[in-house]
Amino acid sequence: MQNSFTEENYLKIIHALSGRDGLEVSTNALAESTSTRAASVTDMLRKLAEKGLIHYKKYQGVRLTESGEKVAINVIRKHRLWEVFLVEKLGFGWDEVHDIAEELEHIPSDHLVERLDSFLGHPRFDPHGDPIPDAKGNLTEPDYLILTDVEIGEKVRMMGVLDHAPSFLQHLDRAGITLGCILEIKEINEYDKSASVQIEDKQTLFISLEVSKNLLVQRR
Amino acid sequence: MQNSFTEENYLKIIHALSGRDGLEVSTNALAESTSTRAASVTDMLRKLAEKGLIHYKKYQGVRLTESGEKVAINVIRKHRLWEVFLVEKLGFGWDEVHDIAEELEHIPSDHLVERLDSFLGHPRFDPHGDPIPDAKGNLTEPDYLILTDVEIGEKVRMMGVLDHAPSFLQHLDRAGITLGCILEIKEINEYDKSASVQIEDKQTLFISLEVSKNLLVQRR
DNA sequence: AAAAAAATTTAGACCAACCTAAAAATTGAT
DNA sequence: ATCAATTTTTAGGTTGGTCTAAATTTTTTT
Ligand SMILES: [Mn+2]
Ligand SMILES: [Mn+2]
Ligand SMILES: [Mn+2]
Ligand SMILES: [Mn+2]
Repeated sequence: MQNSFTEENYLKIIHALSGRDGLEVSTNALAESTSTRAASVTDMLRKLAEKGLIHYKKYQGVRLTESGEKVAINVIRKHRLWEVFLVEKLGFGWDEVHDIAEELEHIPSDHLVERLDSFLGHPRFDPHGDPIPDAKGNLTEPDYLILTDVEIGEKVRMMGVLDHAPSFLQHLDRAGITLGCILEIKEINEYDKSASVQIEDKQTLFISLEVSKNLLVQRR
Repeated sequence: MQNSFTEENYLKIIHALSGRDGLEVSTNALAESTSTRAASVTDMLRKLAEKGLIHYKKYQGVRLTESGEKVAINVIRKHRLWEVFLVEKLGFGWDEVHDIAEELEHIPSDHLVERLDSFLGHPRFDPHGDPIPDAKGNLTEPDYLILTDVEIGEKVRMMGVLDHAPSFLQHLDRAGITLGCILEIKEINEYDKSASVQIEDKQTLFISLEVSKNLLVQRR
């Protein structure tokens, strides 16, 4: 029995919401993320439980089973590989690829995914810095810092984003903040908690707290 | 209002069945091609007519409108471009790509198609020799001959296939008949109407009538 | 021109994925 | 511990795309 487009999306979202410790996900949270109503989510949860893809007890929230986890991670693998393709091969900006990948991730051919992966040179990360699961379904989240946790004077490398919204990514483009670039925190401005950040040893600019909260970085 | 996956498939199939002169297509023919029942086809035709995509009068068969033709040709463009991608970039065989392209053809981004087209170098033909419509929707079917219409002694170039079934394409692979290769009809065998054909000035082999009927070629 | 055969449409139903409104269970506050 | 607020589920309905069976129209044969 094949999983539908919609089922795959639910599984992917349950995976995202349950975080790295596989916490229980609530019906309302799913309704929010899927842009549907709680009643519709309940219907779908019954079906996914029926198929053995989630652990579900009424009123108790939901977790992925082994097999649900496998499906979810495979969808994530496809999503991120296609994003790499769109950026690296077709020249899209990192702010343009999410919605297209949201469709491509449901194309159902293992053969296709493996060939795409090798065509792309087995990339480890997608254009937003998110790790790409391997063919066996291993997904290791690197533990990056959030820019707000970095001390004044430290130099860090920009490794990823928490917010994937086009408007956020475009804002980073305008600021010259790209994946891999070096950032140095010069000071934290008392007034609005913004950070003065020097980018690639060149210009220094104000980064709002809102932005800092969404930047993943690594000490070096 | 967007067209669904299913609607696009109907339009594409109506296009294919109505041929180059835009003949009327019957309900039963569509049921056959869509692997559904005539009753289901009738339902869908009412909907497509509602949306202005087809000309449909009860019991009278169906033709595409201008706007239906545009949609159909765009789906065909996407199908064939993705097939080129799968063969040229991912290394699939020409016998493996149809089903995957059948899914990819419904990914709805004009931006994506145009970038894919230029990534592929604006190919004119797909891996089966079928012409790829341009971005404006112009589709010109080259007028090839069928191998059965070629006289003994003539040399022709192999330009395409009528049957796209994997088993047929694999049979051609085993025979060494590839797109662009030169074929010379040595004789027609009385017994089974098979043709003795010399391939690329090398080995000569028997080509059954069944196969000959499905090979498109060009005089040279 | 009638009857028979074939093609097509209508009627009535099903399933997936959604909805609203109402009922039930859980959580949290006093 | 009770009551109120919140969350979740159930009940009943809609839409898209499909089905079977029956009715209707068209085509073919006699
Ligand atoms: Mn994405
Ligand atoms: Mn991404
Ligand atoms: Mn298709
Ligand atoms: Mn093709």
